[in-house]
Amino acid sequence: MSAEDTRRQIVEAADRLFYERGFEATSFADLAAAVHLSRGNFYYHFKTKDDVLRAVITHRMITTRQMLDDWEVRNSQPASRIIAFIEILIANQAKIMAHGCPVGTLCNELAKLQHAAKDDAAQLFALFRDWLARQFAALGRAADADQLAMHVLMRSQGVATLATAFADSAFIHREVQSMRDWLEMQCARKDAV
Amino acid sequence: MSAEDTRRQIVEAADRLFYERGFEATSFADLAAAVHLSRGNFYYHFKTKDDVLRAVITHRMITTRQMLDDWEVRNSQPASRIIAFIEILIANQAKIMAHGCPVGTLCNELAKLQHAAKDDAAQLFALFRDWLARQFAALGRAADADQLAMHVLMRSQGVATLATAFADSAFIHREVQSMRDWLEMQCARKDAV
DNA sequence: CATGAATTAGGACAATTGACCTACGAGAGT
DNA sequence: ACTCTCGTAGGTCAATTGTCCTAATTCATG
Repeated sequence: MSAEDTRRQIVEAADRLFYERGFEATSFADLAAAVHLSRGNFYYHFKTKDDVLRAVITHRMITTRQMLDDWEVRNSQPASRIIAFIEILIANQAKIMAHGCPVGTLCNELAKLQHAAKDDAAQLFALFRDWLARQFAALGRAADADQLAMHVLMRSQGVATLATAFADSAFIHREVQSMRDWLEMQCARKDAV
Repeated sequence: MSAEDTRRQIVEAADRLFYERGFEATSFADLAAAVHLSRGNFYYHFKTKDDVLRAVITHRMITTRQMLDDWEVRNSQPASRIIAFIEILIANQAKIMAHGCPVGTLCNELAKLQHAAKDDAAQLFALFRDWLARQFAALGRAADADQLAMHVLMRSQGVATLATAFADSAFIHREVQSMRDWLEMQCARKDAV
């Protein structure tokens, strides 16, 4: 197997483990075991744990961009695209109830650790923020597009956090419906602003 | 100094450190140093780190109850009480931007660690949830009081998470105002439901 | 087959972790 | 003055951490 393949496998395993257990709680040994490598061999591919973290964040940036592009291709209407974003709360509800939002929990952890990569992690949020803002602008709400984007992002984060604490599927569905209703109201106001 | 005083000092220091750095990232040595005790002496007061965590959660339950009681005494109107809750986002904005919500981030961390105390931490959320629900019931919304309470809790959590990621004070103020507007709308609907 | 670069394995390293033990000292009550 | 309890200090313990090194193995190419 090429070093590039191994490296990608490591990043994907680290991505999953950092999400499920957290960055700090995942050890070098955990990562090596997850891809069936000796610790020594692991070191050949990544010198430090922070290197792995940086690679994971970069990897998430790429896959997130792909996901956003995909939503844009699959939905011609901006409103439908925003709904696609909202509905990941339902599609990923099992994982969210177990481990929270991958982006939100990583940002929180790195903020507490005052880790150098915390701003890089926040860029993952910025990706969603800018994408959502573009959709709201396309809806004719260019003036407050960023504020609307932050509002949607805020609600999805709040739902994720409470879903983790209470493991309540009905709550998720209710709040997702509430976000759909809110979005419809914003669409109706598109010319009024 | 009595053992009880020392114990209380430990719990208060642990409360602060668990919030600022996270539970796992705070070591026995950190805790002992924070209250100027040797590690051996620290062991006299708390046998395990989990014991400290349980004491911190219990301590937070007590102080949270006191805070909620205080809001109830200081505000005769249920709506004013809910606003008092909402406005902790502004009062504590500096800490929230640095370390997030104390309850939300602790629940997230313990969920990832699959820690035995994760349900105890969620009880802190339940405290706010039930208190908010009582206020909404007093507003004449007994039928959906719990759902409204969860909605308010959800929004405050979302604001806290994004505030940590983006360190944006204007965003906090904007969303707090939006919550005040939402609350006023709910109050107007008190008889219509 | 031979060479050499790429990849792997298996440790070693100091530092830190949570946990535990024993000995010392201060001070109240007799 | 004596004891006895409470609180403290310092050190030990195995286990684990992130990091690093070196020797072996693979494998394509000459």
